[in-house]
Amino acid sequence: MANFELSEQEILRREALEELRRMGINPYPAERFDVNANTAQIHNEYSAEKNNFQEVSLAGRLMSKRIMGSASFAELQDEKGRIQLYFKRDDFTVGEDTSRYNIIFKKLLDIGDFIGVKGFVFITQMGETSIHVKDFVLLGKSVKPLPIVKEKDGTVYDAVTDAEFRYRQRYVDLTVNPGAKDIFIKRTKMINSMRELFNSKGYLEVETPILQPIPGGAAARPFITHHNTLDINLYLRIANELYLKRLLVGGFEGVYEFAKDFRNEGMDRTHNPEFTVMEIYIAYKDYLWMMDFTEEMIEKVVLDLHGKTSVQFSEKVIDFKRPFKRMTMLGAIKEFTGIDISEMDEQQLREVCKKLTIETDETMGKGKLIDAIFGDKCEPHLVQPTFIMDYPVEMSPLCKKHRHNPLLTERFELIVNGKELCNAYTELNDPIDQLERFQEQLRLSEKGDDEAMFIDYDFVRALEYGMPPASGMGIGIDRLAMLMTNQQSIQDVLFFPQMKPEKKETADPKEKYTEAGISEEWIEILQKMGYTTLRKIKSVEKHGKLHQDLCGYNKKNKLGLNNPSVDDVKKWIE
RNA sequence: GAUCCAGUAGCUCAGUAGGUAGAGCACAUCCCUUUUAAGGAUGGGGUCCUGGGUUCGAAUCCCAGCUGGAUCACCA
Repeated sequence: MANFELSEQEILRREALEELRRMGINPYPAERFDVNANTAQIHNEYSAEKNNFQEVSLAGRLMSKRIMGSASFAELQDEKGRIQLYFKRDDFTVGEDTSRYNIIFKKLLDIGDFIGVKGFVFITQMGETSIHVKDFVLLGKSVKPLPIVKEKDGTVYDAVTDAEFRYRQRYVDLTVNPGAKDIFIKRTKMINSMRELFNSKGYLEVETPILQPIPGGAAARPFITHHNTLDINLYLRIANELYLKRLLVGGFEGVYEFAKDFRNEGMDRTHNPEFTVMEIYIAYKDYLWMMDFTEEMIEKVVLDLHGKTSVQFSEKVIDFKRPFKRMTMLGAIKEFTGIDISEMDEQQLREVCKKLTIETDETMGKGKLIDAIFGDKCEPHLVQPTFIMDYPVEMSPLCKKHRHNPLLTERFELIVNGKELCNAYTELNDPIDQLERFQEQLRLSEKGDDEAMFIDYDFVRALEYGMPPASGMGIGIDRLAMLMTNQQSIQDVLFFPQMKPEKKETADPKEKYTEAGISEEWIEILQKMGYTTLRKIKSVEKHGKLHQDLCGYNKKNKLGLNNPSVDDVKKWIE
């Protein structure tokens, strides 16, 4: 047993586990446990007059235990909440045998254990709706103590606040922190709300490849993986746009997908390497129609979640009431910088950037320069939902040229709180134009732009067969979830955000120590001193110091062992 | 990638011009017939993130590193 690395409480729980087994109780039974109520139902629907819930059966985690002699109170937590349990010794006494209460309940059940209880609902003298437990069964033993978080009148005490703890061990966060589940429940409601709208219009939810031979549909660095049988590299998708448009070619007139995308880029408060995007493509529509539809969708989501159009985000209130403000990109730049860039070439744009102290580099083409100006000088000011329309053609290789101005595209983004939330086009369906745009991307790529798009010849071939005119829109689900749940960090709306791997050092088994000539009695001591692996011992530079430390430990803890000789210790290290 | 902040008991956190490491909850033992973030008493529990350095002495000061957070940069 590697007990030296377990805490006292963990050891005690393992002992309780063994004791239960000795008493013939399986701490991990296989049989189902039927439930006929949950905590929320009881709190909402029980009344003493009705005398309902007199034969309830429910299950959950034991979250507190207060023992008062022959009676005890405890709390049971299920998915919906918590309820107080009342246990009385006499209810569990058979003849003279009080062990069910005194041993099993009082000593061997711990906070965190899953139990099932049967009994009747009543209200205590203190006015607390409770279950008088007549029967209980252990459903799953917990051998690792949960942090104790308490709550009184909405004030939470000792919540687990350490971000690393919460993200790495989300299961603990969800278990102990009140309200931790709410964010994720809202996230799912939000997705359901969107899905409802799309389905009500007859659009088809589809699935397209995540492993793609050519990562298309966006400008981003992909993750690369390898398929052994085909012996080719594949990319994790950065977008699903090109596949959904292929489906329009194939005759579907409205398709959408909630898609996990992957981008091999930096991580911060608003970026996780994998994230969720909803993309939708509707035939015979244009971006003006899509703007209205986007408004409808977002307003519906906000209403479904909050019952009103405005939401609190940090210290701001954001109102999603239709219609949203609309500006063209060049108009926005003119408004926020006073500069009209509509007629400018690359060189002039570079000078504007210089004047506005915006960093540029040689690889940036016209599109990226304009985007830099917009991102730096306009985006941060756009807190309330604002559509930015008509992007320069250079930065939108999959988007149809503007019906009145060939230098622009029929594209809009929805900016909320200074961040892009949606991106939509009147889709480019001219195969000749599309190929030229891809070739322009190739030139950018050769110039050093590592995010320029690859040429997808199959996609061009699909367009050659003919694609109906269409409009498409993508929306960042994580960012929308952040807005809808008032979270400042993407990690708080993802169950399991990406983290650096946890370094887990496992101790070497005793045999490895004995093989190195270390005598039994010193192994545990070495491990307690932190030398949990042989490699650590071998890496000691001064064997004399280790020898002294060992002797010191022996003396300090009054172990009375015969100290090893300096030479012995030297041999361990060699 | 840069800068700043943090890392002390299972959890939340104190702490000291460098001199034996603290509280609450949790845990253990005992007492207690219904308590309400918690009934009472007693007690156990710590490589003070890691490794170096300064020092008679480092959890505390210095340097380096690890992990996390924040800000910025990068980023449709």
